[in-house]
Amino acid sequence: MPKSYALIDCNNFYASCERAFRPELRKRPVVVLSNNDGCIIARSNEAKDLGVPMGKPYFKCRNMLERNGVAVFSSNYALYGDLSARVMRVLTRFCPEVEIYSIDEAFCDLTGVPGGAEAFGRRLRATVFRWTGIPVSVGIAPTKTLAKLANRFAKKQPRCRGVFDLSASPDPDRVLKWTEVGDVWGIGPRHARRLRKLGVNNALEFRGLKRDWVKKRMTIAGLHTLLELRGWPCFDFADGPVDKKTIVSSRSFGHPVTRLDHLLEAAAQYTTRAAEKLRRQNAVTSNILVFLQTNTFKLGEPQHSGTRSVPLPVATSHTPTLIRAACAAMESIFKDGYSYKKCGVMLSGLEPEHSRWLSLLALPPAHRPDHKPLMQAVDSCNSRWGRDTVSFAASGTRRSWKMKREMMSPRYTTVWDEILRVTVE
DNA sequence: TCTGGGGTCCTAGGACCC
DNA sequence: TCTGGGGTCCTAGGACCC
Repeated sequence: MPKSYALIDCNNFYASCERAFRPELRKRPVVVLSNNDGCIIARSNEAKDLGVPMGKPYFKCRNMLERNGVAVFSSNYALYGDLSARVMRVLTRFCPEVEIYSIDEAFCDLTGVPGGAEAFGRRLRATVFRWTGIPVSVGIAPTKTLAKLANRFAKKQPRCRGVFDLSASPDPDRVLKWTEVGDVWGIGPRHARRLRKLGVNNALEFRGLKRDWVKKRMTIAGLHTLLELRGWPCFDFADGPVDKKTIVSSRSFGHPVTRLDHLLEAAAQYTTRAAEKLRRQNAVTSNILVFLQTNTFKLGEPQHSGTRSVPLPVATSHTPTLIRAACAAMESIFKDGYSYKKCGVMLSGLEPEHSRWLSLLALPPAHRPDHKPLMQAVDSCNSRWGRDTVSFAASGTRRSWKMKREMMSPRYTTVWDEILRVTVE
């Protein structure tokens, strides 16, 4: 029996999260900004209709947004992460198998659900909205790529009312023809441009290309996309979260940073964050890389960027050890006299904690201090009483370099002091 | 004044080994 | 004068995703 995949995708997710607790914004255009209030990364439909482009720097369209009465928010990941978890809980409650694909998307296996996939999808959509306040779209098809495509159709075609089952469609080719080639999952802007030059403008035309031709020009990844469009599944269902292979923590600064001591604080802070993520997946790292760069948009200013990768003699998740390595690396790439915009750390060579390689040169495990109880204590304090309840002195206390978030909404669902107040008169 | 952050996979080419 | 061949590992860069 052919599989039936559903892609459930939250509509304009961050904008919808901001609306969930502010019903008066329901008809107003809403946009959400990236970290540091830099670019526009989410738009409600009304904002899209105004022509507000995705990824546009905020300072370039600020006036236009004000003129049109657009509600603007800094990103509030505490809120989005929590609402995402609520949506995913509804899905896992009703679907036999769920693969969480991103903060706002999940694939569900609807093969053989009672009453048919489309009716099931409609009930799911209504329930998610009733229980979380987040509107979703549902696309159903025999492969993931086609489910993505069906989802897009469901979202854009009002007559679908949020749900579209491609496998039940009388004319699926028409839907493929309607889908521009660059909107196919797996075909990015680069390949789309090349394809259009060759007269391949939509998913139907792409599907008709020869396998060898596609493989030669778009590698095995392009071939998978082609086959999926023909209804042959190439992307399997992932069961359970997959461990990360690299962990990155980086940020742009709220203001240009010129001093080494501030960069060292930032490096220590990002290392702390990365190490927390590392321990959360019960892993250790054997390599830490530190980078910093000036503002590349400022063409007139002197530019410098540096990276330094530090192999660790023994793989670890001990924050102080990692901070020491990161700060030494930062000192070695810092050059005086520049205005820095951003820095970050990347952990790579990740291994499960219990099967790590040991170094011949390091102390044998029995003679090494056991850092684990300390890090566990730090993690549990921070998880119980909030991030940075216990922090490392190396990351500073004033943090003058930290990012800008001037229009952040309350963290309604994760901080008691910021819970929604309702007054009944 | 102000331009995000965090990932994955694939391939080509060089280093190195026998 | 003649200058192999095959394999593995690593890295950088490109392309894609959200």
